[in-house]
This record gives sequence, C-alpha cells and structure tokens, in this order.
Amino acid sequence: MSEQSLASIKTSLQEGGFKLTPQREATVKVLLEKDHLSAEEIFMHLKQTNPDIGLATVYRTLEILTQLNITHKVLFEDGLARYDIRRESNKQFHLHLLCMECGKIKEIYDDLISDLEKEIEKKYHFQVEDHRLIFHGICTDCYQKRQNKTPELSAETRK
Amino acid sequence: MSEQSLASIKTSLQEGGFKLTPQREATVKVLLEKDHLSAEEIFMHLKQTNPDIGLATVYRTLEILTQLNITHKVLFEDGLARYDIRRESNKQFHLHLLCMECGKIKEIYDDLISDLEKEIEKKYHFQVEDHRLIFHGICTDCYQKRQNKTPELSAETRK
DNA sequence: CTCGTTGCAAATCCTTTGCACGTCC
DNA sequence: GGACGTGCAAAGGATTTGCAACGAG
Repeated sequence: MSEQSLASIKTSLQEGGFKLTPQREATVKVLLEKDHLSAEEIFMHLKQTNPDIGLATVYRTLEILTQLNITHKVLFEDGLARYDIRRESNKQFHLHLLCMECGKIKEIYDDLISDLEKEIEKKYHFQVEDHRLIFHGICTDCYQKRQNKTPELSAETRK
Repeated sequence: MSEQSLASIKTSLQEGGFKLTPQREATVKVLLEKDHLSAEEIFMHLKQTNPDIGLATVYRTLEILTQLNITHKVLFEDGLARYDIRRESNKQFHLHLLCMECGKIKEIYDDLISDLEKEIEKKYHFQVEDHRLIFHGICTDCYQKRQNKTPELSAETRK
C-alpha cells in the first residue's frame, strides 16, 4: 500500500542532513496511516504514543518533510494546513473533494488532471511541477439527505 | 472588460441588506482593477485614496463580498488569502499558475476544467459547485533565465 | 565536546471581534 | 433614535522562533 516506507523516508531525511528521531518517526507513522490531517490532529494522534511531544516539534517535522518533498502541505479554506505523504500513486494525480455541507474531505487519485497539465504547459508555456486541486460541492451522502429535507439549505452553510 | 460593474455590485449589496459605503466602493474599485490581491495589499492601495480606512473594514468588506459571491477568496500556500472579483468569464473556469521561482501568480481562464468537473460528478457522484486549482511550477520568464544560469537551482527556492 | 533536536514559552502573523462613536434616513 | 458602518485596539488562532537542556557519536 505505502510505497513510501519508513525506510525510504529515513534515507531521504539523512540525505537532507536530518535524523529520524523517535518523534519524527512517530509523526511519519501517523502520516502513513491517515491523509490530510492538520498539524493539530497529527499532534493529538502523537500524544497517545508520545505524550511528551511538543506541538512545535510536529510543525518543525512537517516543515522538514515538506521541504524534502516527502509530504505535501495543502492549505484549506478554513485556514488550516493539512499534510499528506506523497505516495507514488498520488504524486501526480491527486485531488480533493470537499463537501461544503458536512466538511468531509474525500481524496481522489485520477489522471484526468495530467491531461490538463499537458494542456497548460503547451498553451501557457508554464512548466508544471505540482498542482493543487480542490472541488467544493456536495457529497453523495449530503445530497441524498437534502432530497429528504427542506429544499432550501444552500445559503445557510456559514457559521 | 468587467461585466461585474460597480452598479451591479451595488445592487447585489443592497439585495443583501448592505450599503455601498465609500469604503466599500473604494475596495470594490481596487478589486476591479487587480486580481488576487491579499487583504493587506488591498488595504495599501486603499490608503492612497482613503487614508483613514481601517484594515478591519477591508476584511469586513471582503467577507461580505465573498458571502454575496461577488468576490472569490482563495487561500494560498503562504497562508495569505487573496481575493478576486467573480467575473462572468471566470465564474466557472479560473485557475492560477504560481511560479515557485519568482512568486508571480498568473491567472488563466480556460474551460478545460469544466470537462474535468463533469467527469468528477459522473465518476464520484459529487456535485461540484466550485473549484480551486493552482499549478505550481516555473513560468516562462524564469525558465528562460534558468537556462542561462547555473543548471542546479531547483533545490534552493527556500528562504 | 559538538551539533542537531527537543519542549516550553513567548513572539509573530493574519484575521476577527468588541466597543464607542458617526451617520443616514 | 435605531440600525448599520466605521476605526481603533484588543483578542484569537495557527504557526514560528528563541532558548536552555538533552543526547548520540
């Protein structure tokens, strides 16, 4: 499942002059398990196994991992950054579906974007190295729920 | 050029129960001139014509405009939100090219994405209402500059 | 020893809020 | 004179930084 193994990440870290400390290892393990977690969420998970870990360490680790291109930082509209391990499968084709109703984020791997990328490179002479694509909308579940309830919920999505 | 005129925006505001105050008008004018400005940048521009305006007012105005769907708020990876007027032409098809070398943001209107949207709706039963697409890469200018300089600049893009 | 790493607390940055004062019907 | 808007200052929340202590080689 995870072509990005702990071992390969350790190597990357070392090549960058960093060590795989227990805190970093634990952080990476969390990242390997779950995607698009925020720093705070990762911190919470870590607390269970490493109660002494500090939030700052998590941020520092995530910064390093992102610099080394091991991890992918994405800023969501709620102002929170989420982090994903870059796996082989999502290195290129990776997009999010964010439901505006329930807030759930679904992850999609699909190469539909790679065509778009090629188009962009050709049409605009822009060398694409990465992308970030999020669709905002209504997920299947919420759509169905809507059908059964009052038909005008669309505007009330704000706090 | 701007199908979104001051007049039509005034109407939208009033329909939403808001007034087009001088501060709001000035803010809208800035937004009509330039795209993807941050709140701070908009504030700077405004200072020239309305020296007494407060940053908070700018934020409040932007919030209203975004709620009314007049403006589009996009969070960039630097943690700053930028705002664009939603014009007819970019209401649907709107993407950014962010150069990782010089930091410039170029805006593209292209309906390539609408096909993708349809695909997503079909394949994943997700009703798309909006999207946010940014390509990270190297713009034409920087790409050409690179060719003339040392060939290994790729890793040093950090502060 | 030395250097990278850590936890904590303080600092920072962007953004939001509280509040008293203005303004417009 | 009540509701909406404003500027300012303070608060807020996420992230970063300074620093003394720690730990492996």
